[in-house]
Amino acid sequence: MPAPPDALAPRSNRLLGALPDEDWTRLAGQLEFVPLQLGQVLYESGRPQSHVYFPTTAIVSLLYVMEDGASAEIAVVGYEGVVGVALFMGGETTPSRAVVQSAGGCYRLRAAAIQAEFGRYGVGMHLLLRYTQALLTQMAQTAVCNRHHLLEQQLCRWLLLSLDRIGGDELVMTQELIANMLGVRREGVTEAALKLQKLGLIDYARGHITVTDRPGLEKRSCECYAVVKHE
Amino acid sequence: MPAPPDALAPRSNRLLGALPDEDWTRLAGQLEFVPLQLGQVLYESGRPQSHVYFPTTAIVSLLYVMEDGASAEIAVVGYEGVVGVALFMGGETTPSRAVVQSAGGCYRLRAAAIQAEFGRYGVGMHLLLRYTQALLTQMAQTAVCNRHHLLEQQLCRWLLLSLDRIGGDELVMTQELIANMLGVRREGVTEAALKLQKLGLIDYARGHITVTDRPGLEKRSCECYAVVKHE
DNA sequence: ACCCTTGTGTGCGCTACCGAACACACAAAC
DNA sequence: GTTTGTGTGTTCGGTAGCGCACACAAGGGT
Repeated sequence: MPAPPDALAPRSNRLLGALPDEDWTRLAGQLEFVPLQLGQVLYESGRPQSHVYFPTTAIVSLLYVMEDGASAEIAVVGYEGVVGVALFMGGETTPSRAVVQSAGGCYRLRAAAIQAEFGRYGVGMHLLLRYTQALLTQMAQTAVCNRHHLLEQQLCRWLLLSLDRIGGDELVMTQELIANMLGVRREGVTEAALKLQKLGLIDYARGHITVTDRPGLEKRSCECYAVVKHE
Repeated sequence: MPAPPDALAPRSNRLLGALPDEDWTRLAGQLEFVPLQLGQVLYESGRPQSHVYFPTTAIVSLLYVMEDGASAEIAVVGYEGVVGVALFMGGETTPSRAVVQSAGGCYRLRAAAIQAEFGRYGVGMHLLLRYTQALLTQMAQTAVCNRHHLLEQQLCRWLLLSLDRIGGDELVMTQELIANMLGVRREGVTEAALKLQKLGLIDYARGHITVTDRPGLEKRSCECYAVVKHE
């Protein structure tokens, strides 16, 4: 296990951290620290994107929002990745909205800068591409999980994914928000959370969820979590 | 609208077709024509991939298969794209299986060849990246569609997506197979198909589906189709 | 002509989830 | 202390889709 992320250390982000010193020094000066707040929207769907974001302690959800307002999370990005792959992949826009799911630190880079770095065709580019591939995998997993798994299992998976991207075992997150992410009713989340609490796996109160039995949670989760974690 | 695809013309594939002559002549000799048959598996999930495939008249489904055998389609690739993006994105494997959904022509390229082309950092690379971005969008759409839309709407969308990749209005496809792709029960497809037939939108018999009212089908489909088509 | 496989229609009970409405409890604000 | 909002628990009817079982019909092969 690598060191836990530190909000202010840009290289806590795994992608930035994996850069060779040479590339890193070139980029370091252009990075801008931005503290992200819960609920903040980094990108609106269909709008041009001005920066890419490298989270350190923050967690960002990629939500797909439909015309009628219904939404679903298609991927989660934490310190292991970057938000805004479309910028270097060549698309002008993405159809998804990027929302901060957990407040924390983050470094951003202007579109021109990331494109320049990408255009060097060096280690940075390959890191970004590999991450994009991982993102593809995560999205595939999400799609199939939406289709086949029970709400309770998805909740387990979601909690675990969030936990992995935080140092600690407490999430600041209401059931309402979770429901939004998962694309289900809030009542459904309440029901599932109650069950998990009765089983002694989690503990929560008014927007604070504490995981008390991580292995137990992993057991109740669907296979999706194990697969994503492996990667 | 561009010319309809021709099985034996490699440049019927939009990606190959968009290459500048210079790049094209370099690749042309390395392309190998392979006729694809219904149900043929190009990649098994988790296995190393030896080629990338550029369909001309064939259609390939990317299926995610779970441990218990349940599956769901996460994307469809026809003459507009390429199967096997992981090869140049830097992943060794994909967690999905690639299955031929509609028999037809296809050109393939060895892993080393596509990687070499990609490594030239030229137009070819950028085309592949842009396509990968489009694939991301398609997968996001699929995920959210799985979550929120009715089986009937998904069936409409699926038929339309398939139709777009074929010249003509008839699909050779059993309800059983469709159910597999959509990750639902066969009976559910039967029910939805019956309804569409009663509405006079489609006509089918033993593995042959004919779309008789395309605009009507588009109307009954979910917004997902319109979005993907736009791209 | 015959099987026999393959594709399609149908019925039935069941479960997960939805939609909506409402009760309650805790916390911060007045 | 009271108010107001926000987060959570509960109920109830409705429905989409599941799992299973079976009936039926259209070919294809021998």
